[in-house]
Amino acid sequence: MKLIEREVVTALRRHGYKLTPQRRLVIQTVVSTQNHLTPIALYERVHQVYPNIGLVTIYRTLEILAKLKLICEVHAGGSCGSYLLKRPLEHHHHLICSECGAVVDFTGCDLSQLEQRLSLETGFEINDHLLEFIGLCQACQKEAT
Amino acid sequence: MKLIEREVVTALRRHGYKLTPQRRLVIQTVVSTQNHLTPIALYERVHQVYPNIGLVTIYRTLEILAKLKLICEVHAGGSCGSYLLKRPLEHHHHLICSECGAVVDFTGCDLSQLEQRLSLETGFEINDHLLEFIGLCQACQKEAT
DNA sequence: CTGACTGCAAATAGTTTGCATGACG
DNA sequence: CGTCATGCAAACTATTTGCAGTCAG
Repeated sequence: MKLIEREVVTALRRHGYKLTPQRRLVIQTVVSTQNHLTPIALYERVHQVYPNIGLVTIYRTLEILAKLKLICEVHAGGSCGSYLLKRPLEHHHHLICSECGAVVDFTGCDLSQLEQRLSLETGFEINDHLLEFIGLCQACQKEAT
Repeated sequence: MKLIEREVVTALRRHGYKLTPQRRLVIQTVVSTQNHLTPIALYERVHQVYPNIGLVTIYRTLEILAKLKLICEVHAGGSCGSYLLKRPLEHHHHLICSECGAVVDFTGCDLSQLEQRLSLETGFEINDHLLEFIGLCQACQKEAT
């Protein structure tokens, strides 16, 4: 079992959620996927391994994982809606390939200066932000030629 | 008629779209609203003035305005989906109040350095980005006390 | 054992499409 | 006047809810 998978499982247990085969499978799939998934896409994948699973269970599992901040949403590049993604547990942002949907996480952006300027200018008390870059990954650049 | 409204109307005509009373009303409403609106919320407002209008017309008008880049989407703070907003025509970003939905546009963020770093590190060809801040506006801060 | 979880079915919400009528330019 | 736009109804898609049976702890 991957390290991240174990972390997720532990977090679930710690919060008193039961670890069912269905949840285990959803977690495995999310953890082992590089790009973001819609609930439906996730359902289709899991369904191949465990045909009995209901789409509802996917939604409910995602809801829990989101509440525990173990996954996060993707918005940019038209992929809005409820696309989801595993997460390296610190605060981070996404770089998304508009062609294949691959997602690269990055940290180390420093928005605090901008945040402070905006705060001063507008009087807002800023709590959070959303930053995503959209482009073409190396593989898709090559294919485009 | 507001300056922005005139600009929008002109852009519509320039692209060969007809200016119907319904479209005029949608535009007026979008232009005169400070915060972002769902298609449904927009429908309800317009409907009060012009009860005959169909929700479909709202969707189709928004589609056109979006294609002409006269409006843009809001994502952050759970307001995702298709919330929309008038736009000061240059490239800009949003600062959104999570309480009342007010939106402040800002420009002058410089992400090019970060963009370049990411480009080098990942090999991505970066085309666009999405940046939004979420917080409390001054009015809502006072109310919270 | 027992409360939480699942899966089905049905309800709800949001958005899109087809088509006859009507109106802008 | 012709063509594009409107509005209704219906089709679709995405998501949520209610409920009885089942299972992890």
